[in-house]
Amino acid sequence: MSKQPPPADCCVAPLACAPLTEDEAAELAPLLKAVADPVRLRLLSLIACHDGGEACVCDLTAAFDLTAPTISHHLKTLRRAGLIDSERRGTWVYYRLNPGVLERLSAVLAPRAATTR
Amino acid sequence: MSKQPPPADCCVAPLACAPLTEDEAAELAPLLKAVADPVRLRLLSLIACHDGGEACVCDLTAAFDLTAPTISHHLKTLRRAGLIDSERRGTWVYYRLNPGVLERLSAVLAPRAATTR
DNA sequence: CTTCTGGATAGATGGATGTCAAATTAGAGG
DNA sequence: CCTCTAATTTGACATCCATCTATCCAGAAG
Repeated sequence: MSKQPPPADCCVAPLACAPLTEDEAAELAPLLKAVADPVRLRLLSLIACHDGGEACVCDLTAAFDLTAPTISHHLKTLRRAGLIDSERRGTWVYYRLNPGVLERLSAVLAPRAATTR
Repeated sequence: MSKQPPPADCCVAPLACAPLTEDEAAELAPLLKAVADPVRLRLLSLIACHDGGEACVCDLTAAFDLTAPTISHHLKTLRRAGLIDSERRGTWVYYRLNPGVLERLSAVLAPRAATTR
């Protein structure tokens, strides 16, 4: 924990600004890996686009030709990466996007400092 | 090829705009997968930051504690994903970023239509 | 308490992936 | 032609990962 990342409020150090350190790369890669799957991409999109910004697992499962455990596994992967959060309300569990994480990834991949402009 | 993607000039259909179709997700995932590796992230960054926007393989290999074949393998992965291009000049091979692809990924992950804000 | 349903976990399996050592190709220069 | 160096390819190996079936946990409602 000695080396803390850049402030993160301004330039999130896009890839093309300065060479990524080994630590930065090691921190970013798992995030991107969580996103780098067609099912999880669609899950993120479905959650983000759903009414109220949240979606029930049953809604999500219905959108795929996959078994419920598989969807549950992907949701867990996204949650452990910090991309989504879950909340149980009665019988159902709702997922919503954790804002900021996706934006950070977007900023890192942007050709230049992209948060503004 | 019946369903063509959105114009791509304006809104590149970020994830949160409309639910990603199965085809869109299937096309984006391999791109992200190519980026979702700490070594490849640093390779991209090193190439992007290098003088003239290009870097020789020997320069890249020197930046890692990995063997030359391993770096070559990662470069091939990036090249097949369309993220970089290579050019041989004499004995050396130079890699440069293929602009646009990274921008597209960045735009897709952006919270909203981010190209034009 | 019992039962039903939504969702998660456990375990198994086939396929993808990162890494290396060894062999191969491509120029450059005797 | 021979040799040296830069880079890639090949083949092997260990690990990871997406998916499934079977099982388990948590509320809700009888």
